[in-house]
Amino acid sequence: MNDSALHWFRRDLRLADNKALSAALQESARVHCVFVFDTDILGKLTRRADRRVEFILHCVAELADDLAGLGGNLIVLHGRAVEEIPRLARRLQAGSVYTNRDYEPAAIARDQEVERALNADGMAFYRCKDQVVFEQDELVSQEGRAYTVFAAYRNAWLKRLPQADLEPAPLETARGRFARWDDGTPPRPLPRLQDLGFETTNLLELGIKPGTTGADQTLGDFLPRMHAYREARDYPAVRGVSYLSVHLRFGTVSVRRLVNEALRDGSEGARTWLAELIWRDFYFSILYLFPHVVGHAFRRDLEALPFTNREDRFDAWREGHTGYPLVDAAMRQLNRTGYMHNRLRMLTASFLVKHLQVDWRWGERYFAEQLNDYDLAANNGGWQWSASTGNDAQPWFRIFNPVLQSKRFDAEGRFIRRYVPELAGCSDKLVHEPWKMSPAEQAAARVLIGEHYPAPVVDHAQARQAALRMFQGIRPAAGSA
DNA sequence: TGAAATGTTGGGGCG
DNA sequence: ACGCCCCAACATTTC
Repeated sequence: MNDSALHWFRRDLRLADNKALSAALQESARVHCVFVFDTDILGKLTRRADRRVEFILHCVAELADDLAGLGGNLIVLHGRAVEEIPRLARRLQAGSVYTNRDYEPAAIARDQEVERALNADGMAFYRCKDQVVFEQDELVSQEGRAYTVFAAYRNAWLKRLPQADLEPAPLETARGRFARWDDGTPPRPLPRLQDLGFETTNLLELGIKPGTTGADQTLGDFLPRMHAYREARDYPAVRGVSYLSVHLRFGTVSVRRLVNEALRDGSEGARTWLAELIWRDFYFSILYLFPHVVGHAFRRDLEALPFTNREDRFDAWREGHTGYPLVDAAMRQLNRTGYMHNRLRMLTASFLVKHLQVDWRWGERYFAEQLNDYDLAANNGGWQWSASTGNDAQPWFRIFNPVLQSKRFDAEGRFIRRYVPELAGCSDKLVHEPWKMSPAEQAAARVLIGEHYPAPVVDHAQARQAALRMFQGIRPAAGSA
């Protein structure tokens, strides 16, 4: 048993059911804990007011409190993780460093660099499976190949589930197991947002509760609704989904706990929700096994689509001024809150790529900037699914009709009215297509189309035809999927 | 985890 | 009574 180890928190901001932390506690007499505000990551963020940095800071503060309660402390650093981690490990004379595995190409490269530095100094670096139930090499087809079709992957995942380790990783709670770092200098307070170069956001006003307490509360709210998930999940005006994505993203709840809750519930709703967790594993595996999806179409034959990439259309989409009410409501929800309902992610993505003929990477990047729950694997997978460039994507000729989707999933226009208040006075029928209002109806609804709310940036029927031509153009021989 | 175009059927109005 | 047409309603195919 090593004398002391270092656990490096990244996207696993909890003590409970944390595989790498648990391993460190089992194999070392004393465990130090560190979180690094990594300037290699923060430096890429484009906005100074970023809800995610604030979310993380709250989580880190809570982690520090929780560790203090167990007699330890959380070392919080601000710098390049590839330098800070080996330097800290040397100073602590840690025998080994533990962390939970990350599947993104940049993170893999970072971890390899850290590993080289640690090994050079005779320290071990352990990466544990924690984020997912099954990793990329655990589920393979009969021929030993990776699954690229979700239905087959899900079947294999479910078949293998009984052998999955879903036991909560034990947390060694005895006082004294967590080490306190005393380097002789006064203890440093946690950095403030300003120290990190960021500004306060509306995160807390929005009712988003960070930390494991926030995760517990969000999960507790969802459990009684889980059985209704299948029926309720498609309606953005309804509280039908779990809202746990941001907590899964930052690891304030473990995926194992969520799987256990779904299995315990056992309802049809729970099974549908479990499938969403399986999608998550699936996209982590796809990203790991096919890293070219970062920046490139999974389907290489659809790499060179002739997008028109008109800036004015992209701006209209980003700002929620396309003239299609549900699309605009969704984009304004994203801009204001950092959240977007999944059905609306599909709708807005389809609209950008197919109606507006803007490169899916532009939309992917915008979502990456805005989403509180942004995750490279899931976001890339979702965009490539919508753009029809992905593995097991929707067929290229499948094009959402933004008006029909609106009538179907927001029939009374409740969601639209919440985020596009200028349409509040429209009838339930015409709120989905306000450009069809007569001048008298516009006056009665107190909204003039083209003045208070834009006319459609593109005509649906024409845009649909243009999209079909765009896809047909680069694969004339095939003609169909 | 669509939608539109096209095809088919059957009831009812009507000469 | 009968045939014809219209057109919902539903089914199939096409993108």
